[in-house]
Amino acid sequence: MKPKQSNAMKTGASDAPPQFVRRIAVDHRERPSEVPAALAAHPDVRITFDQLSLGDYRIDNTLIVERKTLTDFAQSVRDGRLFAQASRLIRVKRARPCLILEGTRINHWSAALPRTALQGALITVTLVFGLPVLRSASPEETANLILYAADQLHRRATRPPKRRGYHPKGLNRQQNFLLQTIPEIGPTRAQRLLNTFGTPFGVASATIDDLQMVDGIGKSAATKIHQVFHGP
Amino acid sequence: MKPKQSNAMKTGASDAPPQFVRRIAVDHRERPSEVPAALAAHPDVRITFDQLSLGDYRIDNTLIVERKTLTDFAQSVRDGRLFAQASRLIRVKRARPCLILEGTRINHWSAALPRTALQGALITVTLVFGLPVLRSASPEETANLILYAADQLHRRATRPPKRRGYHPKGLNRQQNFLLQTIPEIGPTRAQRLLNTFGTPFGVASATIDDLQMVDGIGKSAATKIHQVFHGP
DNA sequence: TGAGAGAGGGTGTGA
DNA sequence: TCACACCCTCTCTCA
Ligand SMILES: [Mg+2]
Ligand SMILES: [Mg+2]
Repeated sequence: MKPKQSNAMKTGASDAPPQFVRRIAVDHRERPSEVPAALAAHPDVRITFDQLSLGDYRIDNTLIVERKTLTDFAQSVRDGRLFAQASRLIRVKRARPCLILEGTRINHWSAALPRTALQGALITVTLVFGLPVLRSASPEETANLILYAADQLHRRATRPPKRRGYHPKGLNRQQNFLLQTIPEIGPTRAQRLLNTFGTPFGVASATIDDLQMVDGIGKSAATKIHQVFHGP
Repeated sequence: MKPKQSNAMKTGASDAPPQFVRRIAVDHRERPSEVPAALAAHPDVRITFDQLSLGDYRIDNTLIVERKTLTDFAQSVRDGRLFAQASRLIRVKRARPCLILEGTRINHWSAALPRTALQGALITVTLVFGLPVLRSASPEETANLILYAADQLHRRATRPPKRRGYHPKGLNRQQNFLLQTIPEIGPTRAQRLLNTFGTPFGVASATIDDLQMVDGIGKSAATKIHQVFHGP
């Protein structure tokens, strides 16, 4: 919209002055959108148009962004293109893929899916495919997101060595955690088991009947415990 | 609880009749929220309040949900709790972790961060930490998201892409995770231990010398293992 | 035969 | 999820 003062943009991307020029390859199909202009309005950003085989924006092998307006998104859900694309994106090595969903239901009302369909698709993409999804309200915000994300990821790569903390967890806590990996066993039941049988070995040695004598452990949990320790 | 909503059936979660009862463990700190009631309003859903060591909603080996209202989220960004929590969530092995951000700026105006700060935090959480984030407009929608997500994940044999190490399935997987809670034991050594001793009980019964015969297990690891199972 | 050093691998941490 | 520092383990060498 207003590609002038860089300082006017309040995004962290420009707040923290970028150390060096960020080169962004933009798919030529994105040319008609307002995002490239918004990107170029930032200082230290150089964009080049290119034909990208995957994604719409690429920043030096750290970030690949697929941008979709709500309308695009709805369309790609309907024709099933979305999931194919998502699965190609997550397969990319060496770079973090990411989907930016641009727009609100207000300005994309015509193409909007029912909200539940939208959410359903988002769940599949995010949770099942594991593809990170960000939402943006406008092309300008999309540009800011891209830059901020690129900076974050880049910072990770160029980071001074850091101190490693070590955490000597107490033994009891350790044992408690071990038992908690058993389904239906949380901190409370884990502790009760330890109180009753003394150690994880004690728990492991108990019979299903023994186990059921513990307060809060029923047949189901007792069976599970025994099964995890001894197999079916 | 107030299971009066019958109109709550608008989600895909209930559109496709669930195959079996979904048991959801809810952290007791979520009791005051409206989400549990919204969950319970669904057919075939049984919720139990429990103390969860991590996350707010847990559907057995499938999904762990951390729910945050916008207000919570803003707070946790400010005090830095967010990233610590995210990194704990991302390391959960038993199930797929996920953050649901509930609310809009409209009804959480008071606590809202500047939009850029919100986006910045979301970028870090999603892109850098790789934690899936979903957004919800209301407690009811949160409930729908949880159920739909659980169904999706359960349905898909497709496990989300590889984590480091071996990826066994079923019971063996649980046994593997159990052993991984021991210091110095990761996926690789856990699997070797299981291959050698058959079950966690077998491992627990082994002497320190027995343990050291496993490839990759030395004196230090053997001692730790024995100690966790038997105490000092 | 035992000690010690060095390499490689695995784990755990931070982001 | 990814990258990598650290430390355990194993092997090889030399006494
Ligand atoms: Mg596109
Ligand atoms: Mg919470």
